[in-house]
Order: sequence, then structure tokens, then C-alpha cells
Amino acid sequence: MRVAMFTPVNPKPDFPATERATLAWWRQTGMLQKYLHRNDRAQKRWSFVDGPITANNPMGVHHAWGRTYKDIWQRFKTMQGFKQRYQNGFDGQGLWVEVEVEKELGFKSKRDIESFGIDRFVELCKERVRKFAGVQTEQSIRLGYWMDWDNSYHTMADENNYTIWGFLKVCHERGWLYEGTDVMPWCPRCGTGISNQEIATEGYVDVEHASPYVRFPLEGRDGESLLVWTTTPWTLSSNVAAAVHPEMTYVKARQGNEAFYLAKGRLSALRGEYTVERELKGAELVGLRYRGPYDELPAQKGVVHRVVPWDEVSEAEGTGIVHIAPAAGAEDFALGKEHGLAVIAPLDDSGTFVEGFGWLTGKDAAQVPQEVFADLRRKGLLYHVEQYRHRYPTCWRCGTELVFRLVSEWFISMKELRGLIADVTRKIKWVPEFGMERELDWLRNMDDWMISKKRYWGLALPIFKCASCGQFEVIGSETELKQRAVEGWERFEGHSPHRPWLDAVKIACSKCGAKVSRILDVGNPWLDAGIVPFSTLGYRNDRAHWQEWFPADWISESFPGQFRNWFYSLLTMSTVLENQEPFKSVFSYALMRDEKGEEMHKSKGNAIWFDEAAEKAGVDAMRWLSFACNPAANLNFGYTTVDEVRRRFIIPLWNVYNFFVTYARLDGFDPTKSSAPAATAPLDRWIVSELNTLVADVTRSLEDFNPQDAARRVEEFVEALSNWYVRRSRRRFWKSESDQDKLAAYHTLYECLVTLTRVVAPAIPFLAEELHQNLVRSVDAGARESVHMCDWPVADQSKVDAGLAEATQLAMRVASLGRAARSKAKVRVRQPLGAILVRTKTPKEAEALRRVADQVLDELNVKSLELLADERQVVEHQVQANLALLGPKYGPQAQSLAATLRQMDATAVASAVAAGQPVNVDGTELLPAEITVRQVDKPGFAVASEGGYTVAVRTELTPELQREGMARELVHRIQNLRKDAGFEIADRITTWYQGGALMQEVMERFADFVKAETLSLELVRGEPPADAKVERAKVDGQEVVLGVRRG
RNA sequence: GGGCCGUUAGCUCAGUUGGUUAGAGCGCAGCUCUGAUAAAGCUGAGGUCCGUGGUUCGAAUCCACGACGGCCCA
Repeated sequence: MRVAMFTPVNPKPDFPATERATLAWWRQTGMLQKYLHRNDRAQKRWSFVDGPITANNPMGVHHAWGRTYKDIWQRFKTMQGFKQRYQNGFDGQGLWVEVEVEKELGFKSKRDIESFGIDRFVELCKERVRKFAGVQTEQSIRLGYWMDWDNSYHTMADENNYTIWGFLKVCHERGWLYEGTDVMPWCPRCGTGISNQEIATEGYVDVEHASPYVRFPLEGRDGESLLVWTTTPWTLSSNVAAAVHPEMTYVKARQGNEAFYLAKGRLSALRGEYTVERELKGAELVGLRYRGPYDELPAQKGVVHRVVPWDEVSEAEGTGIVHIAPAAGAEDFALGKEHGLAVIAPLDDSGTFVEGFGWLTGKDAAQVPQEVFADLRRKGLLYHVEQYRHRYPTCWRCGTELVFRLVSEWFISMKELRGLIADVTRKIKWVPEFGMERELDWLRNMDDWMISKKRYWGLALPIFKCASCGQFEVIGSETELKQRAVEGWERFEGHSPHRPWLDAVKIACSKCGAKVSRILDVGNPWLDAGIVPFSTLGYRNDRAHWQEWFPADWISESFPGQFRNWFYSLLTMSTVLENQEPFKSVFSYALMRDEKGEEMHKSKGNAIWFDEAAEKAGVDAMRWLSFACNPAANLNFGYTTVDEVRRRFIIPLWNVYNFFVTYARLDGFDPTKSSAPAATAPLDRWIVSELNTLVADVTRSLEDFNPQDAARRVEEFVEALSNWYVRRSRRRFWKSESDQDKLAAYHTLYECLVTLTRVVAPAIPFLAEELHQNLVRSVDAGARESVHMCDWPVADQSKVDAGLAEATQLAMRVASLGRAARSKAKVRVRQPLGAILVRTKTPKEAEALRRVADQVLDELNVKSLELLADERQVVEHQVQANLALLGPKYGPQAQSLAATLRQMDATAVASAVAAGQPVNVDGTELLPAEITVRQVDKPGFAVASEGGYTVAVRTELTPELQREGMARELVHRIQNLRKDAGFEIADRITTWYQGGALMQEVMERFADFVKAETLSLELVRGEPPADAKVERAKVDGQEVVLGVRRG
């Protein structure tokens, strides 16, 4: 008969290698498929909608963080029996992909793309997305992320695009879609507008610009000028006004034969001597006319330059007079509208001056500042140039400095939607809670959503604008397009709804009948991600299926950025389509930083790629780090951090597992062959109680989306299991006889490990699988094939004994204090002592302590535990006058005060001092500070106190204790000899000894003890034989010889 | 200027609904164990809980104001 047996455990495992082996086993057994279909027939379902990962590069370690959360909750819910979809998503449309492909092709501008061919370019974008989706899939599998990989969705899929068309059509029907002209940040390299979602964080960098102070000569006031300052010299070409704050105080300052107007608070902008001729309110300047710096340009023809009022003008920088170019600044544009100012747009889409700008025409705006300065100097308008450092927006993808440009883009109006979205937002459970406030704050401040981009690779906006009558229409689906198409359908058919193929299709204008082309713009990529709860769930073609899974129960994403990106687009699109929340709860987390807390950047060289980390650190350790950290705080990731996780948690767990298997093999323990005896030992009942508390706590924490608490509870349990249960139980496992107590210990430890395996399975799937295979499958072929097919454990509240938990906690505390007391007395634990005396905080605790006293006695190696009513039995106080203070204060009297104090009741004085009360000494009130109190252990005791507990050990060594101590010392030395000789744990040996009379006495009196402890068959007095392992040493000052030999 | 988050040991961070003398890991110092053994454990030093004021019998915790840092929005 084959005896089922645990496989020996490698005491020093190579975790990455073990993980690779487990991956291979999963692949070979098709475990992932079994897992995906585990709950196919379940009634209850749990809907997770994956936020698509950008498939543009290999994964970094920060992706692993987020994917770990997604995996943990899906696995947890799977074990709980919920049916799920396990669908992963890839994000692939948009400028970020274009930029990478452009880099690969060495392109510099949009013109390169056009001449290369949009169709070829778009195909390359698709190809790149497919390539990195493949890479990321493999990486995710390495992470242990279990998803339905063959069924991943792509945002570039036709269905995704067409569902957005439907959404846009609804927006149009409600009147929320419009084409707007606005001045907005524009990337001259990418040739596209940058929406305020994009610019908000990633965009701003510190740069230095040459910033001129310029004269704007006032009409009809010879020698008088406004002094104006700007950080963007190229915009002077388009100046139409100068703004002043009507309430602010300005001055007319004279320098030689000219006078300047500027804010009083900005006089420091002047160079050299000046005299202030008068002060005036800004309002007095309003309406004055001046000669613009570029009046000679054709584009400036007929423009009247004047001073306008503006409340936003400040004295923080510049001159307090602001140069206004409505087509080159967002605020300028708004102000221009208000005052009916001329709008002069100087730049084309690559940031080059258009016709009408004289010598500037054809020049790149970013390159002209020096020429502008020279030109102004020639015209006598340049006053001064300074280098000015400020935060300036740049393109978040390519880093080019943005310009502000007058453009025509498509927007979704937030006017009516804003409030509706906010209502939906409030229905959602946000984790962390402040997420809701952040989202609402964003919604309050969100401008209309700019959804267009003048690019190539992305959602082709289904907007058709009639060139002859100006009407625009939105096509809501592919069938509608086919119906409406009057030209080009055959060139489009069979292609994805992207540029350039879709551009071929023309429709007839429903108003004037003219042939209408699609606008050439592509869509904002957040449309692509926001539509996912509709497009991936069959919203268009299988409404019943959609209803089954919508709204999602849970989504999870990193929060910086997502409040204005994915969360925002999800909320907006779901509000428009259904006026319902697209997800019931959202779990979000912060940013990953490097070990020093600095942002990870490829260019900085501190980014860590996933592949490297997985092989170096092992993914279980990375996953546990993710699980155990505070999601709302930035996570500092580095190898020392991960190594620490392994040392602190994974290796102790592994060691307990190893301990169990080692002894279970020795004793032939098979959990299936015996039933667990009723756990009577308090130690067993205690750990089982802790185990059930653990299960209840972790379940609750996970259901609350609180990983950190769940992880911490597991860590605490492993700590208790390892450092109290196993340590206190060790002798039960290694004693030779197999009795009920030993069996109970095996069953108890086994139950703990098996249950723990399931509790950690979602977080560390590899290690859990390893444990499951060896602990469960190796002895029970009928057990679930994988730990990930097991059910989530359910806590048995009847096994929770809160009183016992408290008592054991107390035992640990007393043991700790006892060790401190021993350490103080310099008596090692191996030397037995007569008694410890314990004072607890309450009598109730004293009672509780009795229940677990034997654990304390054993742990501390003492014979008895006595309760202490009053700690004065073991400590006394000594009080001393602080002469350094008393001397100066009382002079000659100080010495006699000190003497009297010495005679007083030290304990009474000590308690007064402790209470902060003065002490009356010979009629003099001594302050507490003037008395030094020391607590001294009474002779014969070593005492330690903390937190209201006092533990004293009686240090007296009776001859009896001394002999016992020696016996244990000899056992200890024999054990070392066994180990040095390389014997197996179970080897039986013969022991030889030689020494003085005391040693002989000890060896004879404690023979049974020594034999049992060292597995000695015989103790032989005399010189060990030549083939024995021998030690000669001094023990308690006596020469001793010890020898061991197998058999 | 407005909103959100944070500030606890040298470092990284916990700290539940307010409750006695505030914890962990790392690091540091000193040890122990050697049948979990190239592991593990123990003991110790180290704190103005950012500051000020308030509420309370009692505040790291609640409130107000302020400082500093981070993020977001103007």
C-alpha cells in the first residue's frame, strides 16, 4: 500500500524558479480555463469592468501594482462562488501610440505622416498596439493575473468605436454637441489641441523665457508710454489691447524725456533713476489709445489699440499693464469677446506665422524672440529684456512647449450635464472616500469637454459638416452610415471605422442636399475608455446580457489623473446614455515611486521594468507588498522594500510550512487517516480561535475593499502562529511517543496552514498553490485540483474564544517581561529559576493568567508563577535630594534637607513625586524636580515593568536548580555535537561523558531527561571512542568531555 | 485665491467609534537559540504624535486657526 506522504520542503527556496514551475503546471493542466469556468452555473454574479491598459509599451512595476488589486478581488469573489467575466482590456487609439510610431519612423511632423500615407501609418499604429497587447498579456500571466486572455477587448475594436458613435448621436440629439471656437493650448509638433484634461498635471514644467518690457506709446501724448511685459514675445504681433485693473494704483514715472505708466507696486520693473510725477487709478487709463508694436503689419490693418479694464490684472509680476492678444491667450480671448476686440490669429497648426505678418510670415513662433527684440529695439519700443523663470505648459506626450492658438474644435457641453453627472457620482461608493469630493470638485470646474483632435489614429468622429449650409449631423451606427452614404461606401466597406477609409464616405446633407464629408478630426481617447461598460457588455446588440452585467460592481484604477480621465468619461457617458452609475464602487490607489520616493521615469533611469522585477524579486513578494501597503498613499517601490516583504512575511510562513512537513514526514502524519481529537490543549484552542477570527476579519476587510487591514491581520496571524504556537508546541512535535496530544497538535497546525493557504491564495497565488499541492493534494487525491478552485473559508464563530485570546495575549506579555527580567539579571533561559512573580493591572487579568500559566512557565523556564498583590514585595524606592537644585536655592540648609529626606519613607515620597506633588521636609516644601527617585529591585529579584504590568524573577539559584541547569547545558552541548556530526534529526546515538563529581551526579540523576532530549540510547561514562564526535569544554568551571556516535 | 490629501522614532509607515505608560519593520546597540538551522528569536536605546488655541474627566484621534509638503483647480 502506498503511503501518502508530504514532499520534503526546500528550506531555502528560489521563489522565482518555483513560480515559473507553477506557471508551467497551470498551463499544462489548463488550470486557468477551469478557474474561469468554475462558477459558470452560479446564480450570484460579480461584475468587474477592467479599465483598459495602454498597450503601447511593456509593463512597468507600477502596472503590476494595479493589476494585483484587480486580480485579488476577482480571485476572492471567485472563491466565494460569484460568476464573473474576467475580461481584460487594452487601450490603443490615440496620440500616445502615434507618437511612438512616429519615433520609430523618424518623423518630425504631420506632413511626414501625410506623405507616408495615413493608411500605412494607421496600420502601423494598430500593429504596435497588437504587439504590446501580446507583450503585456505574457507579462500579466507571469504576474499570476488570471484573466480570460483570449477574450480581451480593444478600444480600437469596431464595436467600441460604433458604440461611441451612438453616444455622440445622443449628445447631438440633446443639443450638447457643438463646434466651438476658442483659444486653447496647442502642440505645434503634434499639430493638435491639447484638452485641459491632458494639460492639467503632466504638462507644466519650469522653463525660462526671455521676457521683454515694451513701450506702447500713447496716442496724442508725446513721450508717454504704457509699459507692458510679456513672456511670449511672438504674441506682440497680434496685440490689440492693454488691460489694467481699474481699482489698482498706477503711476506716471519720468525717466529723462519720457514717461511711463505702470502699476505703483511694480516700479521695480524700471531700470535706472526715475521720479514719480503722479499717481492715478487704473480706471483713468481705460479708454486711452496707443500705437501697437506691429501696426505696420497687414494683419493689424484698421485695428484700434486701446486700454481696457480687467479685474484679473495683478501686481504679482510684470508691470500691472497686460498685453492682450485675443487669438493667442485663453483669457485674452474671453476678454476680447467682452470688449469686442479684434481677433488676430497669427499661427498655423504647426506654430508658424501665417500670411499677413510681414517678415514674420513663415517663421516658427518659438524661434522668433531675438528677432522680435531686435525689431522692437529698432523701432525704439524695447525697454528691457529679462530672463523669466515660470511654469509653462508643454505637450504631455512629446514635451514641446505649447502655444495658445485660436482653433475650432468639437465639444460636449457641460452646462446641463454637470449636475446630472454629479448626482450619479454621489450614488457610488468611493474608496478612499475622499474620491467622491475630488470627482465632484473636478465636475464643478470642468469646462466643456473637448473631444476632437486634429490627428490620424483614433476614433473617427462620426460628424459630417456641410460645407455649403453649415449644418452638421452625427451618424450613430454603421447601419445608419450605410443608409446615408451617397459615395465611397465601397471604398470603406471591409475596413475598420478609422481614417483614412472612413473619410471616403460622403452623405447628403439633410438640409440642403449637398454632398457632405466627415470632419477630419479624431476623438479624445477617453471616449474610447469611457464607453467600455457599454461596448464590452453588448449594449447595442444584446441588451439582456448588458443588463445582467451593468452597472459594474467594482472598478479599480490609480486615482491621480483618473478623476478627470477615466472616471470622468465613464460617468459622463453613462449619464448621457442611461442616467445611471456605470459602477457601484470604485477602488483607487496612489502613485508608485522609487525607493527614495521620487517619481519613476525612463529618462531618469530609476524606472523598474516588470520583467526584471519579477525574476529578481518574485511576483508573490511584489504582490504581497501591493496588498499590504496603504493604497491611498504613494508606494515607494524598490528591491530592498520587496526583500523586506519576503523576509518579514513570506519566509516565516514558508518556515512554518517547512516545520510542519518535516515532522509530519517523520511521524508519518496523514490528516486523512485520523480525525482531529477534540482540541483540549489551550494552545490548540487558542490558535484555532485566532484562525477563525482571522478568517472573519479578512473576509470583512476584503468586502470593504481594505487590503491593508486584511494583509496586516494575516501577518499578525503568521507571527502568532510562528512565534507562539509553533514555538510553544515544538516539544509536542518532537517527543518520541505518538499520543493524542501530538495528534491534536498536528491536526491543529494542519488546519491552520490549510485555511491560511486559502486566505492568502488571492494575494500570493503561487505560494498558495505550492502549499495546497503539498499539504492537501499530496494526501488527498480527491481534493480540489488547485487552491484557486477551493472555496473561500467561512469563519466558525463557535470556535472563537475571546477570553482565551486575551489570556494568551497576556501570557505573551508576561513572557516578554520575564525575558527582560532574566536578561537584566543575566540568567539565560536555559537555567531554570524558582519562580516568577506577576502583577497584572486587574484581578480579572490575574485570573485569566492562571489559565495559561503553564505556557508562561515553560516559555520562561521557571518552576512556579505567583501573583503579586503589591510590587513593593519586589522593588523598593530610593529617594535622593537633587543637590544641584537645592544648593543654589537653600544654601547651607540643603545638606540637612537631604539628610532628613533620606530618613523619610521612600515609598511615600516616591508616590508624591510621581503624582507631581511637593514633599514637606522639615517644614520646607520640596518640588518634585528637586527629588530624584530611583526604583531598585530588591535583593534576590530581577524586575521588569511596562504598561502597568510587573514581572519579577526570583534569581536565587538553589543547588537543585543549578544541577538542573547543568543538565540542560549538557543537553544543549550534546545537541550541538549531533548537529556538528551531521546526524539526522531522528538518528539514535550513544553518548560518552567525562567530568568532575558534579557532572557525574547530574548525568546520573538526569539520565532519562538527557537520553530523551538527545535521543541517546545509552550514556557511557568514560573516554569517547576514536570514531565519536567529541567536545572538550569547561562547564561551570569544570573540565568536561562529551562524545557522540550514531547507533 | 479655492478644494483635497498628508505631517507620528534616524528612515518607511500603522494607530479602529476619543480611554491608562503611542506601535511595527528597517537601521543602531547588546544578546539568545542552534531539532524551522546560511533560518529564527529576544532585549534595549530612540517620540514636544507639525504648531497654537478650543471641546472633554480624558485628544495622536474631534473642532478652529496657522506652518510646511504633495496633488488638483482657478
